[in-house]
Amino acid sequence: MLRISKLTDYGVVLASHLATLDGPRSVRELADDTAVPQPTTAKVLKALAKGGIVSSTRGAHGGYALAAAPADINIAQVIAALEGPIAVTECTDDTSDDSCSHEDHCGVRGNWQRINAAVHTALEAVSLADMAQRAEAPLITLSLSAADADAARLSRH
Amino acid sequence: MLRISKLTDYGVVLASHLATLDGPRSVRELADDTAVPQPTTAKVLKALAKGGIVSSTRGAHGGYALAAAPADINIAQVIAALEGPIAVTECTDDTSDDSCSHEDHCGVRGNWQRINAAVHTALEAVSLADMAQRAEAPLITLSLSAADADAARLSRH
DNA sequence: TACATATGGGACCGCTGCGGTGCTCTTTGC
DNA sequence: GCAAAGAGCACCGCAGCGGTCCCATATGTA
Repeated sequence: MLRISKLTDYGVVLASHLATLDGPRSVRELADDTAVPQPTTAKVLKALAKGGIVSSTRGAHGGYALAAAPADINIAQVIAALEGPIAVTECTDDTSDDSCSHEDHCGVRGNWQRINAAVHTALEAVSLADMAQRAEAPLITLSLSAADADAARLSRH
Repeated sequence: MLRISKLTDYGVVLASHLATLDGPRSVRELADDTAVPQPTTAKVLKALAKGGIVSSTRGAHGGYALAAAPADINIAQVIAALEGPIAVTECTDDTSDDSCSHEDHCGVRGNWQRINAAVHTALEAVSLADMAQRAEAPLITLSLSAADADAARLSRH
């Protein structure tokens, strides 16, 4: 599956929706617009505010707005704000202590880190501005480095 | 997090280890070699066998071996065998019914599918042969398609 | 044939974290 | 002072993860 959580998905939807607006909007408005349940919307936006993705205004006529231009916020940042640092496996998570008991036998750790970096780069490459529009052209294309590309291609056919 | 499960991680480690061997090995041997608990090793290998990643031999002197050459099996296949089809979000999962209640308001679905495809491609590009060796050179590099690359770069700086 | 050695296929269980809800406190505009 | 809004926290049901165990079945060997 390699799935992000539903809350994170909501976060991306909400942030993308905010990218299409100019001023701050209340939780009620945003929940109505995106069809995300109101309490859940509030929870997600709180997390996004804590992560610096959106800025909040308290009090009457308050609400949430993007903390930066839509083009300056990418999907990796939104995911990080809601789920913590992106790490495909535990041993690619830099924030955890390095005590992987399998490290001696593992031998695949370095490769996981590279895969993780590739995924992270893919998510970094997509901004909220990209998500906000119903893009028709592919957002990302992958290319292998020369030597490995040949090896991979040959190995698969 | 965007994390794969521990069991899947074990599966990759076990499959990568099998890639360095020639003949079939028993669960006991593989568990000893990789420091993965024996019952868990058995569980993971059963799933891999079901998914066609490894072939099993029952009875005395039986065990598990890769079902194909290490270069012909990629990480995406291993993950799929253990976690089902790779889908970053629920609505990118082709196997589920299309009844996404937010589809009308969502507008980001197409973009998620592209991100999902990029991640999938990244995982497909790495074979067990790649994982088996402690590679020093980067396995994958990402490049954006021309137009979007410029847009993304400009948008971030 | 009997037995030891394997995997196959379940059932089972504790626990974490997800998804969701509700409450109270604080801030702010009118 | 009051109403509107977010901040912060606590809480809950539950699915799925990680891990273990048991029994059925297959197979080489004495």
